[in-house]
Amino acid sequence: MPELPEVETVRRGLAELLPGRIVKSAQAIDSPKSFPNANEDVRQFLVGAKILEVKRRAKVLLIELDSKHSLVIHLKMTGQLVFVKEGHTPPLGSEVNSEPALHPLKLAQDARAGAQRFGAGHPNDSLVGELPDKSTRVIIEFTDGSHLYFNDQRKFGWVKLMPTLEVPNIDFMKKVGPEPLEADFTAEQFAERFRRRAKTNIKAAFLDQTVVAGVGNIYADESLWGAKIDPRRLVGNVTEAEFHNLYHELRIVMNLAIEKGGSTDKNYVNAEGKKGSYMDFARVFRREGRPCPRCGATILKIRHAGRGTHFCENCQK
DNA sequence: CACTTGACCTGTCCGC
DNA sequence: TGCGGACAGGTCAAGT
Repeated sequence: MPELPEVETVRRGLAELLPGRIVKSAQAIDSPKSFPNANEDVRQFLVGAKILEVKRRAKVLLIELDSKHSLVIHLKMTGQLVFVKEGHTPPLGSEVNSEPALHPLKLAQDARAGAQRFGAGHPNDSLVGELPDKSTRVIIEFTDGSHLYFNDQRKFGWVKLMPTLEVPNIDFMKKVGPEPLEADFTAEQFAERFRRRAKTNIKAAFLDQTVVAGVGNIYADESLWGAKIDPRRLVGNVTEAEFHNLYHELRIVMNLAIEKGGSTDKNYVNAEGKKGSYMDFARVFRREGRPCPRCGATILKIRHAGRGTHFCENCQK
């Protein structure tokens, strides 16, 4: 998925676009798993509710509503949240406006009739065509005619509506580790949290969300390269000084990625449907066969901890 | 409890 | 050009 920097990029985009908008309708398309409680709760607590705030915890997005409920969203591997602002607002009370206007085909017609993607830039910046498309799982329509689309090719991601007060009680929220970019999160705490995973390798522990929140395959490989640590090392053999290096590299890499709008391989886009550019700056991820930018040795890709793992065997010890 | 593996899905790419 | 298998940025539920 989108890892922490990608989810944070989406959050920042949505935080500029959503607060104050009022939900007119919400629809799950052909995939109950993507929006499991799209039922009575939606009519009661989503339709008519105003968006207050867009937050993030780990890789989870939280859209708070004034109905004491929140939309909790996980993009997993291929999820996208794309906001589309209509080019026009239909007159209130008109026959067209009183239609449910929920059918995907109807929305596609509306789009062709004059809707305009908000903030669309150069065509190459966009991975998303006209919406909805075949990967669209949820459509939220606002009273001003704008739409929020949840697209997810692989259907691993989800949107859940729940009382805001219950969000911290989700199992994931109770178990997930600290935010690595928080100012009060120290290198000492970072090292300490790894210690209980002493018998596994550092890459697997790094990907464990209960150790530190938000690290995924890209930024694990990138920061292990930065800290010159071989991803196959056992946690128990990693020194305190090496953990401190890894802590700093993780924060540098994630801050750079946020600045660049995240990494786009195939599916990830920001709230306006545009790609991120961190992959242009990647040192090892998806760069197997090319020279290590530090020592010139060939970057390897192996299967490790169940994931594709990229590293330089020469300078990561 | 700590650790590993497979499952969840669809799409794409690569070798035969 | 077709077909099978591996693989894709993330988590869970099982298994040992």
